[in-house]
Amino acid sequence: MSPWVLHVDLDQFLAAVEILRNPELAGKPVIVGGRGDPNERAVVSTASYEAREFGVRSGMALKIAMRKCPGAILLPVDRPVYEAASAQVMATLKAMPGAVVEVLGWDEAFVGVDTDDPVAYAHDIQAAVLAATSLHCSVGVGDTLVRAKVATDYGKPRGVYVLTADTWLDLLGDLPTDAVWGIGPRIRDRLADLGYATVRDLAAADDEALAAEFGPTTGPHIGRLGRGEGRRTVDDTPWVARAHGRETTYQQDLVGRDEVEPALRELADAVVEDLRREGRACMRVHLKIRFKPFFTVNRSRKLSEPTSDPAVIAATALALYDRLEDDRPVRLLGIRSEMVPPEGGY
DNA sequence: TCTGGGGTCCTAGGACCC
DNA sequence: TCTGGGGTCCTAGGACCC
Repeated sequence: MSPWVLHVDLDQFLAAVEILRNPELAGKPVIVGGRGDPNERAVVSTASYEAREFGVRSGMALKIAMRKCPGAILLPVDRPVYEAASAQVMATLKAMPGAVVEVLGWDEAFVGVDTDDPVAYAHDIQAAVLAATSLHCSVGVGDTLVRAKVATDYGKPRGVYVLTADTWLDLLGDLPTDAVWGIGPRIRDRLADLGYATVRDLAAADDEALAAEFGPTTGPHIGRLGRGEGRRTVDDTPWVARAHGRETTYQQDLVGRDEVEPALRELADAVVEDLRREGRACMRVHLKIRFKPFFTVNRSRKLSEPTSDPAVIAATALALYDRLEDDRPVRLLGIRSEMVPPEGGY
């Protein structure tokens, strides 16, 4: 028996759930995003495999997606339904013998297990999830969390893929560094400037050079990612949120303080709903603004004392806006409230 | 051409204190 | 007159993820 990490990822999750409640959608190009209005400022949350064949990807603007795939069926995001399906999937994983489950999002989780045959266990997971929910998933098997996570993509759809220290560089060595989970386009470009273009280059990089560029913690961390190293143990400690936020993209840009102020009040009210539900107070307010020429600003302020009063949160956000002294049209506003940590910390 | 909404974590640098 | 080194707290902002 040895310890393994499995990464379970539902296939085309939102689209699959929509197909379950409307079987006529099966085999058709389905796009889930926004409020289901193709003319709205919104993005694709999930596209079915049929829609992906037209080049539709999650994160893509709906307008562009519908242009690429004019015949697609566009559906609004229906959170409660996906949350319920997700809960069923996670409960199924937690019921697997010997499983330690770390939930990553609606549609994915790490499963830690001691076994001689992780591939058979992965197939057992797929069968159990299918039986309980009629949903298909892919499973990555690895000796670290990073390797399991990266493996899943190679198992999609409905497959199982094993990736360990022995096969890491064979599979990824020649790829650009952002093929690794945790390395995005910015880090990839900075690494390339340093002479580390591929995962193989990064795997051989020395910590000192990486620390000099990215800092003493992040530098060596990036090096470990390049080697597929890092955490090996799945942690099922229940999640405690650090913050809650609400943001809105306005279909028509807000112009001037007079339009910004009521919008901030609405966001503050919504944020406070989350605080009340958890019974925790806000200790720091973050304001996020996206201006019309596409760029984003974040500002934050610590409160003199914790509060759950929406008026205080709105006023703090407005003060942060005023301090910007920038009256360009606003297309997105967000307020995030950092909460007082629970007794004993996180 | 068009780019959501929900999060987490890390770092740089200034203010302030001893 | 010149001016150390360490520490903490705070804000701004970068980067990543689903």
